[in-house]
Amino acid sequence: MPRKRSYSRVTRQALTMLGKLIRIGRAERGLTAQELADRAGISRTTLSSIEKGAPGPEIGIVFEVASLVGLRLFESDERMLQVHSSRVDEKLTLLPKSVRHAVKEVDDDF
Amino acid sequence: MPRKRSYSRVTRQALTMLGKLIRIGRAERGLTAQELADRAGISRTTLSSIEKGAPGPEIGIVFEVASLVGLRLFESDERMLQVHSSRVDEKLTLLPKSVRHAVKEVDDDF
DNA sequence: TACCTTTGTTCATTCAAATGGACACAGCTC
DNA sequence: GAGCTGTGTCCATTTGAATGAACAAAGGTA
Repeated sequence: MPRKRSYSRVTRQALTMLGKLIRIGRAERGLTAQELADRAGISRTTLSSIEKGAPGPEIGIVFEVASLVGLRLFESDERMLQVHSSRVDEKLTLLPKSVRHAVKEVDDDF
Repeated sequence: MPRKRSYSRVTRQALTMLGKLIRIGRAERGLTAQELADRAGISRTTLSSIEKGAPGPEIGIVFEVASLVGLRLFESDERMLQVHSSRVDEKLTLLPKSVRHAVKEVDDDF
């Protein structure tokens, strides 16, 4: 099956935003594209598409680049955890192990 | 050239964290892995590795899934902009168009 | 000004991400 | 308990991301 993808506006915005923040971070640190690419172990071409906000690059690479220029993402909590107001692992273990759906209507007989 | 990659601890942590948040978000919305995968237009296998925090998946897909379960990433600013305390595009245009390095020492002759 | 570094972009090749089918098993539901 | 549903994982195949070289153009520097 063909593999054409579509992305929501929110996603595209987030990608563009992240790309710009990386670009700014790189400039603030006085790094050329080549230098940052080398440090991240990727090619300048890939870094370019990351800064452009392309959806294709691997998330690991993007996060690596982001951290290299000093961006804080989900750094083991802080912001994200405050937002979700509880510890993640705790929440995870309390969760049912699988999502089960009602077989029919639960009780809709009047 | 071979393409083996290494990721910093921060990156791996961020990936794991994001994966867990997605998993929690999915559970809270009562979605099965298959359902969420369908909505995102990806396979259940890929969703699985995303929730595991694998570095390989495309960032566009991960962000799409994240937004589908209600996670806020860089939603055109809010947190991130507060953190960086200024508007991004403004900062971008003020930046020098290219990073130039000093040819030698600027003035180191004593 | 001329020079040279940085960047944006294209392109063919390489290689791993994404797929989908399969299977075992955990864990709800009755 | 039996039965079914959701999940984790494997694997062969497909397809697109990552690469690196190349070139033009923009933009600092002398």
